[in-house]
Amino acid sequence: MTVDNTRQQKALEMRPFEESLPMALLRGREAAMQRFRPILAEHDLTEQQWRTLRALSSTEAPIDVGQVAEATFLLGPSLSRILTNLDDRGLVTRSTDPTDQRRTLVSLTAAGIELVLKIAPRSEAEYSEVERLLGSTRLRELLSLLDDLAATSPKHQERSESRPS
Amino acid sequence: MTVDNTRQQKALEMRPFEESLPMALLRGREAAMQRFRPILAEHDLTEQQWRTLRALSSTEAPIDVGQVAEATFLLGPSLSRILTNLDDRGLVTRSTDPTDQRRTLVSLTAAGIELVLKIAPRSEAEYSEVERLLGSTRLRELLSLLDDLAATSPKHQERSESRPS
DNA sequence: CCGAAATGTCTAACATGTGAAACATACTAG
DNA sequence: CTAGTATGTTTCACATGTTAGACATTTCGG
Repeated sequence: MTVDNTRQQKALEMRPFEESLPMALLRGREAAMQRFRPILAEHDLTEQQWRTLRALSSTEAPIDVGQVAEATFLLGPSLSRILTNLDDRGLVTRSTDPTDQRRTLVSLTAAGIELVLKIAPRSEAEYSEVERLLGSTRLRELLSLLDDLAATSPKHQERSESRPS
Repeated sequence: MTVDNTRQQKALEMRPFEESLPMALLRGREAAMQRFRPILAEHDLTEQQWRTLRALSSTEAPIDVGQVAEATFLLGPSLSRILTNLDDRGLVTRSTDPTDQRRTLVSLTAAGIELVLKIAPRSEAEYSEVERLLGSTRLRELLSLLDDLAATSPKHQERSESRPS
């Protein structure tokens, strides 16, 4: 055995768990979402279903599943199930793209549009409340820093690897 | 029909979907987690399983399931399954609290401690890389703003409602 | 003491997260 | 034109998120 009980203290020397960036992001998002979830629950919508409706409402023409996935940060399998669910509820419709039959085009139905229009104002009101509590300057700073953080992602750099040794 | 096609444009007047705070938080967290997930995957650990091990490594004495839930932001049912999984893999042990038999005490096994010690340095290295890319000042600002955001949570105010009118 | 209410944990059921693989359609080299 | 490869979506399998309810233990009121 290379591990004895005294070694456990070593783990304690890590960055304090509660203060780590991932946990802070989790706490922050939890605080924000607490405000929105009750509104969505009244309409039997999960957060992900709402993101999907919201993304579709931001576009005029139907968009394909891949574009929805990119906009909502949902993965294919999740999105596939969500769209089936929303389709069954009559909130979206799916059709094959005539110019590329691999693609499925998605758009809101009239009922879907109506639902978004009903929820949107209340969602905006909660957003304003966060802005009031945090201060609009600090909210802008936060959004800016989150963008900077997102830009540190390895994935974000796929456009600039032309510098070998 | 109270909804016609022109009404869809109304939805467009909402705060741009991609710039909303919840989406920004999601993007930021995604950027951070992309760095850590590969390390965990090498040891067949999910993010949540790692949070659990990490929380247990931060304490000397065994803690009960409720304390683990609070530290990791996991809900009871998820945590129950995660602990069963980690127990089966010999990374944690569970025992009934002798002073209150409703509680289950959890602690790392020697193998669990060893695993945390193996992963921790690489995790810290990724953390340092984020700090380097973002700048330590901006990282501190971000953590501070996230704390402020968490403090705007309705749940956070259960201690300060003594100021009527 | 004893039975009701509170507390801590787990199970059940359904939705989502995730990686791998199936499937269909489209593109491309020969 | 055809085989091979690339691309878009779905299905599969397993882990987690979430709400509701089951279950055991403890605490409290009488």
